[in-house]
Amino acid sequence: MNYWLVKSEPHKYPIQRLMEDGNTIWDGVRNYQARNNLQAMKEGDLCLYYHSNEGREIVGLARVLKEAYPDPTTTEDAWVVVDLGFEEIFPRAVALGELKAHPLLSKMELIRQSRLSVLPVRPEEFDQVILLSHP
DNA sequence: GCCAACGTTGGC
DNA sequence: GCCAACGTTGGC
Repeated sequence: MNYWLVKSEPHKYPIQRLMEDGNTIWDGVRNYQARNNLQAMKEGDLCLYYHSNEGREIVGLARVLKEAYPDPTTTEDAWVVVDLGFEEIFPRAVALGELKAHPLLSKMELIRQSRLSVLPVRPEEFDQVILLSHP
């Protein structure tokens, strides 16, 4: 099992919408590194769901339903999408500032590579975020 | 709204 | 292949 973090701007596609929809196609990724991360996702992998810009916090969890396939929103064959399913909205969101202040979580790729929209998460980081989000 | 970080583009 | 110019992302 691998762990990931996906970013979305809440005004564009908040986790509340994913909950309503049940699942969604994760399209629009136009960065090669993020694309490579999408391609490495396996069915069943878990994705922390981060609200960027407004919010700046990890708000919940999604699961990979379908592994990478060509992005139907473009004719360029470089880009792929995955399908994500809703898992949960955390009882307590974990703020970016909290991650930065945490000895373990301050090393997360989210902080090291702040501009990437699809990022790997280490198992121990994932476990710690789950702990913090379920007081 | 500003700016740092970083990716992309195109001239040479 | 180098690098300046420019665009985008996202934190603050």
